[in-house]
Amino acid sequence: MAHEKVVVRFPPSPTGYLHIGGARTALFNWLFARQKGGKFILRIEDTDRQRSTDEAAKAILESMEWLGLDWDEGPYFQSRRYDIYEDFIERLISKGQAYHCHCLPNELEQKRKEAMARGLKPKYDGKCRDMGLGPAPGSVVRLKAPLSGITQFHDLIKGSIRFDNEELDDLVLKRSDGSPTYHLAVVADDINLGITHIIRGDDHVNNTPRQILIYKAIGESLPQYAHVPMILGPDRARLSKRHGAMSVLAYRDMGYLPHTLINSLVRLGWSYGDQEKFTIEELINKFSLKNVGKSAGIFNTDKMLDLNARYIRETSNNILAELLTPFLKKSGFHNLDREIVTAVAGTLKMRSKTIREMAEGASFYFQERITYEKKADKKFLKPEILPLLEDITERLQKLPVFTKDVLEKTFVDFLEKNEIKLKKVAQPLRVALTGKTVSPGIFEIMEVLGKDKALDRISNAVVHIRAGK
RNA sequence: GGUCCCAUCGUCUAGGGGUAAGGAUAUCGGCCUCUCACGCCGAAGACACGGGUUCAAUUCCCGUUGGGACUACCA
Repeated sequence: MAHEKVVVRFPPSPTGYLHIGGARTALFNWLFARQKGGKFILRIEDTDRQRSTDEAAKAILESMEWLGLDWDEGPYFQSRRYDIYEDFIERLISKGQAYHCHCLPNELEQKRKEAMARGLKPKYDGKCRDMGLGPAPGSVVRLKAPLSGITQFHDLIKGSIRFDNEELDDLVLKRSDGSPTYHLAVVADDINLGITHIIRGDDHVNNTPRQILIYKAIGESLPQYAHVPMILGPDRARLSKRHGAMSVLAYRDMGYLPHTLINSLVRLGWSYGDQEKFTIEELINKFSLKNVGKSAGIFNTDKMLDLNARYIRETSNNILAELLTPFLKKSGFHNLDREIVTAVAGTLKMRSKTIREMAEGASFYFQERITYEKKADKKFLKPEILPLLEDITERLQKLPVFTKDVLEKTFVDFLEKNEIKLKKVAQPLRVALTGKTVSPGIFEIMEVLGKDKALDRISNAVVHIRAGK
């Protein structure tokens, strides 16, 4: 007992993509398991055959993999474990803890409405509870729940929580089509898989006493519960599609690093003093349920953007090139030279908050023919800088090597001779080279572009200016 | 409606009977500068309200308000 091995699980239902709330729950479970040297099990809860899809299941696995949350067992699919539930239900029935119920859905719906109308609790009235009925077409199996008393448990995050059993009713365990309901399947599986700790969203707090009742009915000891506060949208409402991108994969596609998402998610609800950035190793060491807060939080990407920018800056150019390549391809740039992409990433990493942004900022490097932004053209490509452009062109042409340092020296001479500041030519040159007013430093750009391309672009600008636009 | 949970800057949070209530991000101002960023400096910004308990409450207790969740043959 004292040295019981920790076994936790993450049980998404494949009715949609993995959203950030689910991802955080998975992360907390994963961290807990890794820290305790325990087991992390992935279980797909697909007992709702109508709403579950294979694509969703695949997207969830892909999300988990992208985040680096590897599981030790599974994925188990509940739809393939019906014999376990069947057996479980039979045991409950034979123990007299569950019974067949012949009430019709519409009849129950009717009763519920009436009860609501009279201001009563809309719970099952227990009509079939003591009738000793057998199975029949269209019948269900219900738990014979206690009519009085209290059910309480100690939540690792929220402390002691108690419920009056009168609030609960005889919940359905087996549907009329023979499939298990959520509560039954969860408990049967958690027992079957030896789950010791259930870390889940606090939207399940109210489900907990129902599930505890099933544990008690079957005579099994309870796991430990830890209910993590929910993540809400900016309007403080439960997360949903209308809050925009909530899917883990969407963040990948927006150019976030998986580590950024992990770090942001863990800090939403959990804290470790004033520390904001954590490596995975640190998280595994430092995570604790004790430091998980009790109140719901709003998912705000401002802070995550900043974190992403920091992580990008810390990532090697090589890895950035690897991450950047798919985004460049999506922009239509193919036959990319790895060395160039690496250099490009190096010039952009200080000013990119996402990899997507980096790709956008990189496009001028790869375009055959750049186009000038209208305002940039008008403001900087003016006839009066023609002499300067011609002068610098001549100097650049003579250079045997085209590196940042050499370029810088060349410009120092050029500026001195002309008695001007870099400021005067930097912007026109930037526009000539990139078409834009915002870019990495002009020397780095020229080095990456190479002598031919750089000179080519400058001479194009000269022609463009002469043509009077 | 009933039940359960929650409440510190806009947001994420630290803290905790006596604090200048700390950090991060976002915002604004300044410096740096070839643009944009980065970096640095600075500003503004919070204990929901009302009662207790106490020499002293933002902190403990109760209530109010507000928010969230659950209340299915969904998970």
